[in-house]
Amino acid sequence: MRRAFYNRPVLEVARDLIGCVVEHEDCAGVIVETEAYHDSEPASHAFIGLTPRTRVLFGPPGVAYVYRSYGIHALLNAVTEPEGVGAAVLFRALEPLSGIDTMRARRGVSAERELCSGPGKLTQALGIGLEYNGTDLVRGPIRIAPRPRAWRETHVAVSPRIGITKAAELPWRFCASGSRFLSRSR
DNA sequence: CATGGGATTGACT
DNA sequence: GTCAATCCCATGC
Repeated sequence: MRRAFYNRPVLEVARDLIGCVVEHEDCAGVIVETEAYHDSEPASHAFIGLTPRTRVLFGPPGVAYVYRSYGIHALLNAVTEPEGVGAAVLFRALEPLSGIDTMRARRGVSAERELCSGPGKLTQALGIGLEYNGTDLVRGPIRIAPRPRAWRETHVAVSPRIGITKAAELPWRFCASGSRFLSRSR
C-alpha cells in the first residue's frame, strides 16, 4: 500500500486492512483480525506521550511498530495518522497464503489454523522480531498488498478489543466475518 | 538503581 | 478454568 493509505484515521485503516495481504520474504497471509490504538485512550502505548519506546508510534505513517509483549512475543503494528499523532493498527491474525511450510517450521506446529491465529503467533510464523521496529511498510522488508479479488467484498465485524484492561469497552477490533483463522482468546 | 506491569501463549487441572 | 514464562521500559527513590 502507498503512504497515503496509512496517513488516515486509525479506525479507517484498521477496517480497510481486513482482507489485505502481509508479505515478508517468502511468507504471506491475508489479514483477518486487527485492532486500533490511539494516543487519546489509555490502552495505547502512546497514551503516556513521547518516550524512547513510543518514538516510532509518533513518527510518520506506514512504518512498523514492533514491541515485546509479556517478555516473550513480538507484536506487529502499522503506524497510522500524520506524524505527531501516536496511532497504530495491531495485526492480530492472518489466514496463511504462502510460505506455509516455512511457517510450520518456525511455529513448530502443522495445523494451518494454529500458524497465525494470534498476534504473537503471526510474527513468529513470518519471522518478524524486534529488529523490524521502525522499518518501512511501503518499501519493505515487510509490505502490505491490496486485497485479492476474492477478498474484495469481505464483510467486516466490529467488536471490543481483546486482552486489555483499560478502555476495554471501545469497539475497535475488526474481523473478517466468519473467518476460521481468528485468535481465540477473549 | 530497583521495581512492577503487560496489546500472549501453551501447558496443565 | 488457572498459571508461569520472560524482558523491555516507565516510574520512583
